[in-house]
Amino acid sequence: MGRAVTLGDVSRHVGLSVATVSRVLSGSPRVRQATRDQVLRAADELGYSANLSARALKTQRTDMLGVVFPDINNEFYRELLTGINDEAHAAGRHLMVEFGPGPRWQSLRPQDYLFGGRIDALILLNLGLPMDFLRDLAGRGTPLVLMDRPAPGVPAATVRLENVAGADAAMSHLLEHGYRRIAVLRGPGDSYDANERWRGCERALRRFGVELDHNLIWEAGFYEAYAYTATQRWLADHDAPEAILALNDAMAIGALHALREHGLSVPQDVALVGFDDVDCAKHLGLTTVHCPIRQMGQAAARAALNLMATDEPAAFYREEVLDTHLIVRTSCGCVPDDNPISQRPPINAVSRLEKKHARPVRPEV
Amino acid sequence: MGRAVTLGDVSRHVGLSVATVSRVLSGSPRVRQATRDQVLRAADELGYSANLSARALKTQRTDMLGVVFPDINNEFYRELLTGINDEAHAAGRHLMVEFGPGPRWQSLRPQDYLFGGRIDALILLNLGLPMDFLRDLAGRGTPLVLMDRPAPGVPAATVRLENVAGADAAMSHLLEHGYRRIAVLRGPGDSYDANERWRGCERALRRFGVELDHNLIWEAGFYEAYAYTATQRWLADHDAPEAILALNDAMAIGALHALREHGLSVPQDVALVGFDDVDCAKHLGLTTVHCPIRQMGQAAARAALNLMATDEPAAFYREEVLDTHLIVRTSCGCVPDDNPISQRPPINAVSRLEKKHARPVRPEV
DNA sequence: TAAACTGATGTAAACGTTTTCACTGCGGTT
DNA sequence: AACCGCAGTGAAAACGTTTACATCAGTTTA
Repeated sequence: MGRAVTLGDVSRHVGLSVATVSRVLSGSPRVRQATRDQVLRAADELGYSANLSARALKTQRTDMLGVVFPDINNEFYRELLTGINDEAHAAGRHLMVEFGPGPRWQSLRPQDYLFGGRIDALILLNLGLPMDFLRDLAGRGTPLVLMDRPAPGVPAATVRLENVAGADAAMSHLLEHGYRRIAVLRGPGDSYDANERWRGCERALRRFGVELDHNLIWEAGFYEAYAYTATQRWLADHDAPEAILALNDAMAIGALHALREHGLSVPQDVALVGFDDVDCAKHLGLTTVHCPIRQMGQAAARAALNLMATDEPAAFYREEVLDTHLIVRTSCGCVPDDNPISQRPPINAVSRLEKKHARPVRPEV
Repeated sequence: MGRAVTLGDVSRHVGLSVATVSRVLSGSPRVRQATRDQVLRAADELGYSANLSARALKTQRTDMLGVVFPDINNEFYRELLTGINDEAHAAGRHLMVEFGPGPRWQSLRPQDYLFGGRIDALILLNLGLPMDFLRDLAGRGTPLVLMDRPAPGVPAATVRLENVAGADAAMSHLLEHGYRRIAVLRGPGDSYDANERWRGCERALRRFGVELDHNLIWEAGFYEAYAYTATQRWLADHDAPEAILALNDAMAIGALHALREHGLSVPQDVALVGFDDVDCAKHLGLTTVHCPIRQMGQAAARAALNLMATDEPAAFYREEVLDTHLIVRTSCGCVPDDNPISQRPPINAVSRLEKKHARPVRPEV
């Protein structure tokens, strides 16, 4: 139950000054070998472990990277986090993560994002913060890395996805299938990502000479539930489109549920394509745009570490853009040859109508 | 770029002592209103934010909860984390999370789990740590909460799931379906969870008078890949069982993929039941045992906060067990009436044989 | 042999807080 | 008039480190 063992305890135990003990423990060369051994033995014996608050206070370094996310219940962010964590660990750094509740973060001042000085660098996920806010934040001496949204004029490194090309590829694929009445489930207009992805769609449509039907652009929050209602509402009094391009996978899943409830099959009745390639997409057979999310996290962490190590002003405006590409599975109507797992429907359950009142039976093997 | 604003800066700015400024900022009543206003204005103007390392050093409190996980790429743990986070936030605390790489943590000493004194309490997920290790850890003055595994004799609060009853329910359900040749995909023998869940299976089998076939007990790591190979290997030279009970959802998904590759449908050819009720289970229509994972996280955080506030020795041995229950979807062969979304297969893609060489066509709406 | 260097250690200041204690006026009791 | 209490404030110590500087013994060098 006692309080933690300090340097003082160790020094008293071996009859040396705290300075010497500190030197041993931080690997300074200016110590006799015998002394070193003696100190290490004592430290081990007493179960010493450095007080990192004290160290941080003195050295002004914490070996921590701060990460702020809107939400952890989102596979995209979690995968990103894994990437950041991997890279941070490899460099002997640890993470200080703060995930949502998003709105709360919006009401904070720049300095509140700095974890009270407990971090050496900050990685931010697009939280919809205004540019001058970011500029203020970036000017406070803690290196800043932004993900997903470029911030011109802000001295912060940026890492983001090639959203335009990805969306273009997805839309082009549907157009090559021959579909023309294609609904687009796009994210909110104030999201940079959402706008970029939509730009990709537009580009493909223009290239194919398809004129766009504004009724088929469904704007919704980037979450399953919103997409579900949006699709639901449309289907209530319109014919289903030939295809739906959802600009993230969560929305694709929402649309899928709505389609099912209207008795529509994917891809026979309506083709469906997503964006992100979250884990579940593989199991569902969802054709989607693969994003190297984990690598993006790693890149962000590397950028942060790099910023901590350099004074080079150019580094503070570096921008890294990661490639995306389409993964063809079954939901678009293709039956690809190169991905055996997704060639079949996930669970071939009997339909409700056929078996509603049937008793469970032992199936033949 | 400058260094952060300190109390000293603020005090100099207003011509008062740091003591007074500190008092204002920590809400002490012994300050004149005029002074208070003046200080707050100055602090705001200068963008002051307290150095938490210094505060922690002085007060010996950090308002941080430490959490150690084997792995973040696991929906079970992530959901748990969300619960912990919610509860911690509600109490004005923050989290310091360390996830994997598991094996690295195994090689650390007890004091290395304490985040260098940067946490006020520690929540541990079963990392396979030996009892005397836990006892040492618990004796170091930082309140300890263990999840998933009771640790008799260790002064730590425990929160875990009712695994036995859950597994019993799942197995019973399959037995009520009439299945008798039921394979069990169980977790590793050194996992407490795995053993508990297996005990539940045994109990149900015994109650139904079914004698167990040791060939049908497949032991594998709690991950998709292991379950996939285990199932794969069995199907290579045996008849498929009538049903598979996977003792976590990741394993169920692994088994599902293996079954598909052997051309077997779920549930027509083989029934499948999982355990955990991860998010994806809903989309897949997987019948599984629902675990209140988030609530478990909340309970753990509450236990930690409680331990920090009390000296009551009994609290340090408190054990909380959360209920589980079966969620019936389609994968077991039932077609439940109460869950419209899961009554249909996730994506009704055409089978490979039918359409392999077909050109994409515009489907009729 | 004195001066200069070297290697090992100790001393003490500093990092930014919080908090105990002491001090100063000042109004109200005896 | 001497006393007390009290509200408001400041001085200073402490938390556990790291590190520049001082010390000191034992070399080496001139």
